[in-house]
Amino acid sequence: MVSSNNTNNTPELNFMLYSKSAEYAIQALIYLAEIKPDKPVMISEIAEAYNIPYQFLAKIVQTLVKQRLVVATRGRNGGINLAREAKDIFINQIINAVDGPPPEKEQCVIGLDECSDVTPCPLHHKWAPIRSQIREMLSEEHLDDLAYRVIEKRKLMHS
Amino acid sequence: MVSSNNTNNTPELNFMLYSKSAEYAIQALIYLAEIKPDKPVMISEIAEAYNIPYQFLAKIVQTLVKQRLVVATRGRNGGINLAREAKDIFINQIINAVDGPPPEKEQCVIGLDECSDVTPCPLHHKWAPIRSQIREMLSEEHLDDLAYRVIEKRKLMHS
DNA sequence: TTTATACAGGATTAATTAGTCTTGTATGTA
DNA sequence: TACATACAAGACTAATTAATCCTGTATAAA
Repeated sequence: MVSSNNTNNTPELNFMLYSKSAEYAIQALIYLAEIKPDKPVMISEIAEAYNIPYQFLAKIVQTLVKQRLVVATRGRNGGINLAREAKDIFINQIINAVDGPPPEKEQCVIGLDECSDVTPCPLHHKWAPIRSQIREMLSEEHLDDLAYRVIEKRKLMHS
Repeated sequence: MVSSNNTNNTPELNFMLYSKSAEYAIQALIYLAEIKPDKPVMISEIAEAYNIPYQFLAKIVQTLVKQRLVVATRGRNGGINLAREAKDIFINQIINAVDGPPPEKEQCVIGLDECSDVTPCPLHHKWAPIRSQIREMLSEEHLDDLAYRVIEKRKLMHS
């Protein structure tokens, strides 16, 4: 999340590209891509590994199953797996699955109505290209890459 | 805000750089910069002009006064004015005033702990430069520029 | 076939953010 | 001085997002 009304104290601001739910979803799928399991992985294992509230993650996984990013196996020895190869799952697909698709018409940052290339909002010329970069980043990164880098990072941290 | 949990329906996702309160604050200050008033402008006038809930804006203005971006004049004929020249008020100052300052340590997009140039999160090399561009954009744009462009836009729309 | 296990899913609660209400206080003007 | 006006401020309500609870259903193994 970004922020808070903060009518006089001082929390913190950060840019938000997606919801907490989507963040958890991305983390969970990175975990799956990372360990390349040959059998289903329990949601509880993932939740523990990444410190995600178990029940909440279970809820999010239901969505991921419905959106066919994940397949679930029920019953004893059950768990979840990626529905397709890690290199074929991109971050924006995860985000869209959880948060819903991006808006039809791009929104103005300033919040003034009617913002387009023709009638731009006062920040349009600076914001539009940055927004494109973000969308590009999210649509180019796939789980295989991300998992690889997580593993690399671990090596760095433990050396 | 960005999104929603959306456990199966389909709202919309958008990148969030700051809270709704900060957005209203920016709009209100643009209004002041735009009309360059020689006397105080009533909060109700601004609220009406930009369709901001009056009471809510009044609350936000209190913060802006405390943070010395705005000076308020009470009583009859009262209202608010920019505390300094429009060219000396930058968007990030408004955002920081309302949402609080940015975090000491930049956060990882993915939400995995420990993210820096040395131990980067898997999206770090792509996200870090984009984030810099955003911070740069917000710290370079001042109210005078924005107000000018709003006026230009109006001309475009009514021609 | 019984049982333990693991996902499915609706209902509920908690936390945060957004917005409203009501009263107080300062101030210009009649 | 009286009064209307406009910001100040705290308490309260509403909406959204995050998280939890509890029961159901599928399934592998004893």
